[in-house]
Amino acid sequence: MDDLTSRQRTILGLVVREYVETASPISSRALVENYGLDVSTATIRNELARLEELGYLTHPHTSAGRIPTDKGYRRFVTRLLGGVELPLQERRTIAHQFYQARQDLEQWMPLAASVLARTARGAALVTAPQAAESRYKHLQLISTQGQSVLLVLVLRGGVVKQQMLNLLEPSSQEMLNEASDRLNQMLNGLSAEEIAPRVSELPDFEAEIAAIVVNTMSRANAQTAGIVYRDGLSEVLQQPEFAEGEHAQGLVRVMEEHSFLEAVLTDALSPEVGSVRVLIGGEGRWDELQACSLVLARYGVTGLITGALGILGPTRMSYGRAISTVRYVAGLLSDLVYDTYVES
Amino acid sequence: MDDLTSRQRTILGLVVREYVETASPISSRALVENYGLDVSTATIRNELARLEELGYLTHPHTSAGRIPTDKGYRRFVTRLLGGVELPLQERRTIAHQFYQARQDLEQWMPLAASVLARTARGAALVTAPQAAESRYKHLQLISTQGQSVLLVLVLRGGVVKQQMLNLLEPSSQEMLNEASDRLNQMLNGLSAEEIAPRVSELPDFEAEIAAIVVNTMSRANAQTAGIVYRDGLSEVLQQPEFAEGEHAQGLVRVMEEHSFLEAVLTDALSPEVGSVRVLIGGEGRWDELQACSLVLARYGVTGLITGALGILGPTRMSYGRAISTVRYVAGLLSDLVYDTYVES
DNA sequence: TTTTAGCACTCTCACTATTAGAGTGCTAAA
DNA sequence: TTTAGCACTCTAATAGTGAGAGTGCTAAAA
Repeated sequence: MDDLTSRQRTILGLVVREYVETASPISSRALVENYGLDVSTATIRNELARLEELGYLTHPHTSAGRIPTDKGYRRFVTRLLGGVELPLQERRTIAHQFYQARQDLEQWMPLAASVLARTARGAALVTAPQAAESRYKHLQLISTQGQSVLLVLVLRGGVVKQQMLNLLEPSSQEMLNEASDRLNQMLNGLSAEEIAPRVSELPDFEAEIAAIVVNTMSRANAQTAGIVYRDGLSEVLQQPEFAEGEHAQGLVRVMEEHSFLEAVLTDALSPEVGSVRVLIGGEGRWDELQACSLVLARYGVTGLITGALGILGPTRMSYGRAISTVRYVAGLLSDLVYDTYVES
Repeated sequence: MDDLTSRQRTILGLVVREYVETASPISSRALVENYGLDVSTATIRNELARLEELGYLTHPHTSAGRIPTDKGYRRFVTRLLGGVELPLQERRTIAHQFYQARQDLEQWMPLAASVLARTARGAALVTAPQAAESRYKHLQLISTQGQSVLLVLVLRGGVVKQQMLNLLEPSSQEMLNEASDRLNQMLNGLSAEEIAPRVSELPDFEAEIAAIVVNTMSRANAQTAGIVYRDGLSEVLQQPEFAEGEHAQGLVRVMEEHSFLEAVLTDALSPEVGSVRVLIGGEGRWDELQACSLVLARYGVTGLITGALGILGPTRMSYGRAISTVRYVAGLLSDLVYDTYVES
């Protein structure tokens, strides 16, 4: 495993850190001067050449300093992952914000996105939590006009679905209430699969509704998964690597294109809540992410209800910050989700 | 009003159209050749000079062709606004998509954004419809664990609000059902203002809930208004005017920053559903929109429930397309909203 | 064997000319 | 009022130059 001397490791670390901060190639002189190393620049140059041979660093051109390669970042991140934590002060601020929003479900996702973006200084992505299995909780039918009816379906865990119906014949609000009362009694706690076989046993009108309920419940997961909360895109675009429109466009497309995001999330992120995953430079598989890195985590309760969140930034991002922020926010969201959804 | 000769008007129109298409300054020769005018380039040059004097056109530099000024676009748009309509074929396609999604409330907004972006070839913005006045329809209390309770509040018009509660003491699902039944009977159809004075008359537990209902209802509007659906940003960034990161960043910030968007929408758009508003180059008031134009409309039912939608693009955008698309989609959404919300 | 000083070499970046071409504005004639 | 003709201006592309930064290598020192 350890093909590097301790000094080489130090130097690699310094190059990454310095490059992340300054965004311009690092010379041997800069390293010696800024970090008070007690060797000469020539020695550093030899080590840099060695690190380049091993694939951890590159040259933009002959007479420029070194910049890390994806492999260099990867090594840096692997060494770092365990340790870092956000400063207490920032953790407090974040925890406080979540505490204030704890009762307002609809604010969780945008808040998480905003906190991630600001703290990790990247573009934040957060998907709504998605239940592994939907169970019926409550139904409400609201007559609109004529044959149109609004169906509001509450699932266990508090997910709410709305759907319009066009009934075959008009019906009063009283009739609707009676029907929903009966259905609520009969279907409470059941899953879509359990409801399906009973549909045929129900009287006409209620069967019609129940069929729609089954349909809606089956689609519930796919739909919730599609919603992605975003924040901080414009800040990331200020980074020098996106000064030319071309790269910027790639980044924006990644943030905007649902299908792509979902592919990355499902592919790169295991269904277990816990560890933070880092995807550097598209990792060969995602061309659109060439100059970008993603720091991802899953939050929620494994096997019951989970969502994903992450930070998108240039490869030259502050991985320490990003990783610790993602881990911390994922933890907070997991707590909220646990308190709200589990056993409800 | 008409300080322009008919030929000058024609030429102004041609310059705008040609510039919108080619994105590069238009020379007198290009006009004569592409549109088969039977005058010489010298004559055109004289007319162009006159149009420039009047403020409708400019010069990027001495030996370049003409490009329209904001005033030029403004005149072009004013002349055009009444007439244009989307080709039947496109109207059909769009209508079909909305027809298929008519029953799925949650899809309306993203669909509208997607259709707008694709058809008008700009960045689309759509806000959810917002009721002028919230009226109580139905309440559901769902016990989670311990003192935590999930409150689901359905308002007239089908708006659904979720909220977590921490009760002073634990209570069973049966107790919650009884309380919500009583509240549902008592509060049906009332507004926040009407409920507020009655809160003190209620028994302890129900008063606690009712107070929260009043609170939630009062905040309902502000919250719904904050949600903005977006689409098509990455396509717009491909336009040559955003090749340099700087302008691109401005555009992204406009799309991302809630507060700014809301300011523009409320300021530029009257509360009446109907006409399409065009904001060219920020119109002096919005520096961030310098190189951009906005085509906006309000949809829904005036005075009852409305939302806003629009297209954001470079000043050099196809106003005809944008205006007709915005008008058409606003119409479709208004119909959907009318059918669903009114008299419910 | 490792470190270091010294130096040649390479490549970028910022400046400066230079030139071809596009397009205008103006003048004077039709 | 229109038009031909032409001088004039400005851009964009290309090439050349020199300073500066930073490296790689060699040979001596530790």
